[in-house]
Amino acid sequence: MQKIDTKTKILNAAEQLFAERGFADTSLRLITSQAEVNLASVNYHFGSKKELIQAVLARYFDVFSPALEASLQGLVDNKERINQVDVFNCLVEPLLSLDTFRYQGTTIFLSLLGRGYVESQGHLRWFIVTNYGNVVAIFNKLVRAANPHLSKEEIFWRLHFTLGTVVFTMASSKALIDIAKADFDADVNIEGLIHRVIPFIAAGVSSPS
Amino acid sequence: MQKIDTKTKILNAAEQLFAERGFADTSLRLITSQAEVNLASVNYHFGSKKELIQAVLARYFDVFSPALEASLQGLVDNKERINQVDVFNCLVEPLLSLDTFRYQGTTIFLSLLGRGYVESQGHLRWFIVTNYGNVVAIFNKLVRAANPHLSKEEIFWRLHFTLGTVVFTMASSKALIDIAKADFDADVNIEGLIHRVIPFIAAGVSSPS
DNA sequence: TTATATTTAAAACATACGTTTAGAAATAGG
DNA sequence: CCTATTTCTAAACGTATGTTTTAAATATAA
Repeated sequence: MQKIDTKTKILNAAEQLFAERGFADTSLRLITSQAEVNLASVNYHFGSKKELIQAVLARYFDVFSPALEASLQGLVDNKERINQVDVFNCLVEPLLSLDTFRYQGTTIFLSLLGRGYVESQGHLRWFIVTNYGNVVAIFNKLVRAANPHLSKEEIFWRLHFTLGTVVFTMASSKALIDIAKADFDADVNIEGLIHRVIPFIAAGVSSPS
Repeated sequence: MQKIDTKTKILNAAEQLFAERGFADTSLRLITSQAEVNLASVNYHFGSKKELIQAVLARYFDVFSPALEASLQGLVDNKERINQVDVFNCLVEPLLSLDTFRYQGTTIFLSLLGRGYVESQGHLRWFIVTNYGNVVAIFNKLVRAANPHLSKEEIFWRLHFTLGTVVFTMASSKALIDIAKADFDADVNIEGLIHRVIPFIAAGVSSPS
């Protein structure tokens, strides 16, 4: 049994609680008691709660971002004709691989993304674009290539519609999955949800204007 | 100049702040100072912060819900063949009329809806279904009629995807419209945005499974 | 081993929150 | 006009939060 250092223990507990309850509703005392570390260690290792949140997000983006970049590059190399579903499918493997990176990593990451977008009033958007802007740019370029019939402006709007779909769904995925289980006796997991949402957004993005 | 009573002053200030900053990040002190009323009056008139939130939501739903019901009923009466775009178009007029009901009412209502869904962990859903369940049921029935090729479960998910698209877009509409103005020199307003999003979500909902 | 730096620990700090209280002020009814 | 009810106000309460402090414990390195 290897020893986990305090910093990691805090990150592990924090990401779980942030994803479940949001950032504002998760106190440092809750995090540190769950992590079984001293309260003061958060400020010692991370400086503040805000920086802890960024560290939690960064740990995922540092894995997800290169994986997505590679996935998109693979599409560029192997296809000369790119369609919308292919582009969105590039997201699947990088997203699902987060589940091996950490237990329920996919759910946690997408929940954090959703919560961050609605709770942080634009701060997360800035954080992503400044730190991982190159992947965003590649993604944009591929969407444009897949939809030559659409104007730049139309694509701008539709990608934001898409972001809303994904982010909102994932932020409330736990609640939605519980409802689905109760109402339809259906066993849904994150992977199923991702494969369910891709046709939806692909149809939306590529619909005639 | 007519005198506005304290209860209404609180509701007006609260809905604005809740929509902009979320429920958790909006303190009663911020609300009452904005409304220029005493702090204690919130508890006096509404009992608690939780009940204030419900009152804010109820004030919108009490206007929106009958309007939507009438709009949907009009569709049932005048068409025997119902398609998805028609169903979503029923939302337009009731939503836009909120802007005359109150300044920026459409944006506020949709923001509250989005925030409530992610922040209240299912409480808002319960609130809507128990208080305005009949409209939800009619809407569901029409969507099913417009998409006989889709299962109940598939429709459940796609309607939640739709909710995410709309709610996220409208919650951040101010920022998005500013970006669009800068990048495309395009003049967009809420009405234009709604008409832009409907083809998107209609294509998503009615896409083959 | 000893000196130095890093990490942990308990406690307190300052602030902000939702709520309650007690009494003043305003309003309404007879 | 007087009383009774409603509404408003200032202050305080208890609790919870993020953060800082001080010192002890632990690890590191010479």
